[in-house]
Amino acid sequence: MSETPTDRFIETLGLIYQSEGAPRIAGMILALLLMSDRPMSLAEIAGRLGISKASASTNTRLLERRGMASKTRGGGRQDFWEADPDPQSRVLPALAERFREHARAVQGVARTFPPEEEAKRAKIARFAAFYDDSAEFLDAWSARLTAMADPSPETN
Amino acid sequence: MSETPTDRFIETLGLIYQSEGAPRIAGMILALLLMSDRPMSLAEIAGRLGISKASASTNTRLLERRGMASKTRGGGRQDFWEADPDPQSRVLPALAERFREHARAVQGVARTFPPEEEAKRAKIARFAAFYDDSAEFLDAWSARLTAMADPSPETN
DNA sequence: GTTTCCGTTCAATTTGGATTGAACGTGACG
DNA sequence: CGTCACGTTCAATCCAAATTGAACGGAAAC
Repeated sequence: MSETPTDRFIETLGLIYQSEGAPRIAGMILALLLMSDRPMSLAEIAGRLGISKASASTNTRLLERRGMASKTRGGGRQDFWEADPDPQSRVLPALAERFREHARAVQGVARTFPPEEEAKRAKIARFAAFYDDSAEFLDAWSARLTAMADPSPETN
Repeated sequence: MSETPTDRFIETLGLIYQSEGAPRIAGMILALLLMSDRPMSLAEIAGRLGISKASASTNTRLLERRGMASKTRGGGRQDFWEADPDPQSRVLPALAERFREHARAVQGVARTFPPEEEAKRAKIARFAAFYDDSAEFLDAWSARLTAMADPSPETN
C-alpha cells in the first residue's frame, strides 16, 4: 500500500501549484492527467484524487482556461479530460499575463500623481515599465522554447 | 481627506503582492519606503500604514531578505528602513530561485520511477528541465536588465 | 545599576481563498 | 414525455497563511 511514483508526482505538483498561489488541486489534476494514458472523466478524477466533483469541475476548467488541459465529449454524456501535450509551455505566458495586469494597475496609479511630484511618478512608472518589459520578454522566451521543441512552423 | 496618489500606490502594490502569493503588507511597506524621501523607523511605518509593529518588523525583514529594503541603525536605538534603489531588479531572481526549487522537487520525483515506466519518467523530467532552464534564463535576463540600468561594472 | 525604549518572537486570532455538499440545469436514454 | 446521469453553480465550511497583542530581551540613556 505504499505510495507510487505517480502519487508522488501528484503530491509534488500540488505543492508547487500551492506555492505559486494557485489551487493545489489544479496541480494535482494536471499531474494525474499527465500520467494517465487515457482521458479521464470528472468522476474518475475526483475518485482517484479523493476530492469532490465540484473541485474537479472547477479546477479542470481552470486548467482548460490556461491551455493546459482539454475535454472531449465522450459518446455518452461524460466529458473526458486529458493534459495538453506540453503544459509547461503555458506557465510563462500565464505569468506574463499577470505581469501585464500589474503593469496596467501601476501605470494607472502613476497617472494620478500631480506635476509637483514628478520624481515620485517617475519612480512608479519605472516599476510599471519593469512589469511590462518582463511580460514581453517572458512571452518572447516562451515562444522560443516552443519553437525549439516543435520546429514545425517552418513555412519556408 | 481623500486618498493621495501615494496611498493608491501603497494599496496597489499591496494587492499585487497578495496576488503573487506574498504578504500584502510587504508590498505596502515597499511602496511606502519607495515614496518616502527619508528612511523610516518601524514605528513610523506601522503608524503610517495602520498595522502592528509585529507585522512591520516581520515584513521589513522579509523585504530585506529579498534585497528590496535595508536598515541603518540610527543614532539612538531605532532602525531606519529605506527601499533599495532598484527593488524591481530582485523580482525575477526571486522567481528563478523558486523555479529551481520546483525543478529539484520534480527531479526527485522523476528518480523514483522504475525502468518499466520510462515514458512517464521522461515526461516528468521534461517538466523539471523546463523549470530549470527557465530559472537560468530568468537570471540571465535579469542580469542584462541590471547591466543596462547600471553600466558601471566596466572595469576596462 | 536601573529604567526606558526599541525590535523580535510566538501563541492566538483573523482573513482570504480553496474546497465541499447540496441544489440545480441539461441533454441523453428509455 | 419522464427519468437518469452527468457537469455546473453557489452558499457554507475549512484551512493555511497573514496579522496581531502581549510578553520578552537587550542595548541605550540616565
